[in-house]
Amino acid sequence: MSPRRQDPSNRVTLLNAAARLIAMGGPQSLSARRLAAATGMSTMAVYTNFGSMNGIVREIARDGFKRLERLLMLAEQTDDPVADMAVLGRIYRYNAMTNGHAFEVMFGSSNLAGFALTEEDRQHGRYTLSMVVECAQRCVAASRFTPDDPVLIAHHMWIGVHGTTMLELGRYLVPPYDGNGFLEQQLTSLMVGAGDERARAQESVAASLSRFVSNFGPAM
Amino acid sequence: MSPRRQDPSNRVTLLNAAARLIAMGGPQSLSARRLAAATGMSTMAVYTNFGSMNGIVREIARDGFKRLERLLMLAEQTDDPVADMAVLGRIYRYNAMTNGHAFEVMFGSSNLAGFALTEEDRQHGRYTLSMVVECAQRCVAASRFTPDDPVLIAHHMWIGVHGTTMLELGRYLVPPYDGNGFLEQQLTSLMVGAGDERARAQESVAASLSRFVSNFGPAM
DNA sequence: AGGATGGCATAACACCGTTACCCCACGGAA
DNA sequence: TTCCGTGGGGTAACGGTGTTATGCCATCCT
Repeated sequence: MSPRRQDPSNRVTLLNAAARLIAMGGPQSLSARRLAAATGMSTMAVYTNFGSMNGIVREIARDGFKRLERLLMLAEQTDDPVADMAVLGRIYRYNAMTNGHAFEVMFGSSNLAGFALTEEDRQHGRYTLSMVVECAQRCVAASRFTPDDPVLIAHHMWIGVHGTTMLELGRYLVPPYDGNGFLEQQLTSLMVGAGDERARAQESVAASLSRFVSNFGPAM
Repeated sequence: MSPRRQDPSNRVTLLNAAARLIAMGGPQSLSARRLAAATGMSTMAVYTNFGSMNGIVREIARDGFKRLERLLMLAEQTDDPVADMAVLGRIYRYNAMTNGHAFEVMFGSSNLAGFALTEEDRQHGRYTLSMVVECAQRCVAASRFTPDDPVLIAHHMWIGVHGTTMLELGRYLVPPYDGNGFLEQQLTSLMVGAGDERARAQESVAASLSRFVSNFGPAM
């Protein structure tokens, strides 16, 4: 069944096809012509719906941020804010692993070749961080973290977890190191670096693992 | 003066032109034809000298790693290994800022569009980390860091500094946050996260700043 | 029922990386 | 000194890319 002309669902069809192409062969394999071939439309459909190839890529990135936000919102707020923070970190990695194609577009592309994010996209990325900021605030309020700008703390948390994730995705972690074990160490280091006592940090990180597993299933 | 045929310096000429192109308009603007136009040669020169466009890009990445290694080796080993570690972090960022084009090629491209690093290149990146591993070892030996696998500690350090640098390079740090201030906080957090006492960490990080400035001039 | 709108197909343009082919500037042999 | 073989690099083409001017026609409104 060939797509009908002037069908508003063409937009969704293109987006799905783009996601599938990226998932199959990496961002490299996303092209206007392949998109056209996969959907039975012409390359023009991309331009009327998204303005440019960059446009459809940015749309995928936006969807990726939305999905991440939705997942982060599933984290409950308990009376152990440090464990809450650790859960946020685990969700971040979970999203990257199960949504790899969007993740590559969101962060693999910022500077380089072809796809460029606008300042607005970057703002959106920062906005997603607000949940982490709020959690950092609670960690400080509970006297677990050293009093400091919550935004700054959130950035440190994000860098640590994002870096770990990118290292794993980029296959820089070779045996005997693996993403799972590395994340545990990283989370503890981050909490201690932010001011938590090491023993309590380890306890909270461990608690966050069982909380995460019960909500998202066993780790990857 | 047009380049002579069969001149071994053509290789260097191409490398320089490539670096200039990337520095001017980003990795995006590096193309075989522009390279040919800039050097007065034809696109074939790229293929006889480097095999492919990927080849010349990997050469630039290799040079980048070499340069980083050379800079890291300038860091002295004192009886304050934590300060030594902080100096390594500062040098890492210094290299990224003053050698941006190579840095983008080294890390901005791993997954995406066009330029791909081989497993060998990644190994080279890991090798560069050996200096950090050695320093981590000394930090543990001096009882400043919690006893742990030095390679693991080094990865944590690298992630923290690299993440900070990428955040800055990607213009994710908007006022009132800036790369300079952020790095100070990050370095302290990293040392504390690795096991150092906060007061001593702050002292060492502060000491590392003056050491760095006296060797590399005032910060950027 | 007829006219205006605008989404999409067609086909072209300029660019990209890559390669088959060929020339000819060079180094070594006679 | 002359000749030859080698191979680096120029020419031009191939198949790909993003993008766009043009025009058709399905849809919606009057």
